[in-house]
Amino acid sequence: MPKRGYHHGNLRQALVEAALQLIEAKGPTGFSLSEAAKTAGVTPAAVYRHFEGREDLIAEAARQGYIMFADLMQHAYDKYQPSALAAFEATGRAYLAFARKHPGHYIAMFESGVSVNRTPELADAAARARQILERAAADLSQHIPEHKRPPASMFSAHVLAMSHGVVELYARNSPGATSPFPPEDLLESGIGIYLRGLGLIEPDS
Amino acid sequence: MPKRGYHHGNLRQALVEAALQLIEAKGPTGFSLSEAAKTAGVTPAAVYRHFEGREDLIAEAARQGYIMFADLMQHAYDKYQPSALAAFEATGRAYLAFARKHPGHYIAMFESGVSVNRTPELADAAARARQILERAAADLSQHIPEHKRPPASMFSAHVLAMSHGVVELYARNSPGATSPFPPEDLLESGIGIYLRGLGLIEPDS
DNA sequence: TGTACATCAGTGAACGCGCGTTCACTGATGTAC
DNA sequence: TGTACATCAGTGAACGCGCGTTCACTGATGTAC
Repeated sequence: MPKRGYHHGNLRQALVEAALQLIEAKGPTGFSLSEAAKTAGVTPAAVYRHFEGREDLIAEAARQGYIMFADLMQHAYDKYQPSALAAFEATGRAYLAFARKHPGHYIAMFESGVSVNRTPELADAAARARQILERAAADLSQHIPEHKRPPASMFSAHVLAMSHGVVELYARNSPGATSPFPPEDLLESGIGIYLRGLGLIEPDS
Repeated sequence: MPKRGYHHGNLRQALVEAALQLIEAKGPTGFSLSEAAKTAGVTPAAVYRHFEGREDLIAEAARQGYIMFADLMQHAYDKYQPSALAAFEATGRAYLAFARKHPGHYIAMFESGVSVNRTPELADAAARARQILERAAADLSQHIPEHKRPPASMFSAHVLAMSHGVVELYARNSPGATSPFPPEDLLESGIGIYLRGLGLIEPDS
């Protein structure tokens, strides 16, 4: 497959990567279709051969992000089987790890303002990611003292919320808030305390 | 004080309110200085009599938001004294309540991309809000089984993170994620489980 | 009470800019014969 | 193997737009006398 010339060869993916790079460098607001085209070494008009427009390009970047994210969580989940607890904790940690490793994708997914329902492909990818976390939560649910266990989707949402909050407030410098603790420690301890509250960890100390 | 005429009378505040209204309606990206001026019934150039520019205007909106936010938390804190537990829970709930009641301010504060350190006044207002939550956490800290209590700033951060995460993922429709539960319930139960993990609530069931 | 004048909030025209998007085109690629 | 041709990815010029920002100005306000 030719790399360069009049025909680019793989422009679609090159545009996605240019977009990710720009989003990471300048925030979701700073990203423009024209600049992405320039970065990919191509005229702005060429973008329209591959995408419907600016939003569609961001949506594709987000979609690829969700796929990577889901893979990462799936991998973490598999790795720590058969311990439902360890697997659940690992999928939570994967959230922060993903935000750190792939900030461009993360921003496209969660901060760009593009709705997860913009395209069916994007919605599917996002749903798959969510399902993995929910499965881990369902596994764990079995181990909760029988009577009065909360629905699995509920504490999956709790952990997701805390993970997201830690990332937004302390791992990304967006609001300029100084982190009192390393985000990884903060999330680890927060989830630990939460799981203790569920009766899943012994009050060890 | 005259309301209308060649001289506006209270343009500065009118611009802040126009900005808030636009930010709420169109997102942080959709807001423009020119449109805020138009909304306030004034030429774009007039804005420069009162603000250094677009960012400065958003910063002032955010500052007013932090002041209201701090007042709201302070009020909640005072109301539930002397119960450290109730006061702490109330300040946490205040976060979600604020996001609901004042979405424009909330966006200016947390989603606009304006750094909290942009102006000293903004930094002060944000610091005051943070301190109130941290004081509530410190009060509560006294009640934690003596040996091995985590630092107060740590579980203040945990609660803040979960509150923020719930708001971002489930209370605002930004990512288009459908909420499995009413955000208020989700936050309430999440914080409840967390506090149980700290040994502050009896395993009642 | 009336007049002259300083202040300064808001005007309106103008600027250069990058944006997203369109269009008729061009020329590289790959296939049919 | 060589030639004709269809395909279609990318060009480049052009568009209208709203943006943030500047500038010399105008006219309402409020104060000094």
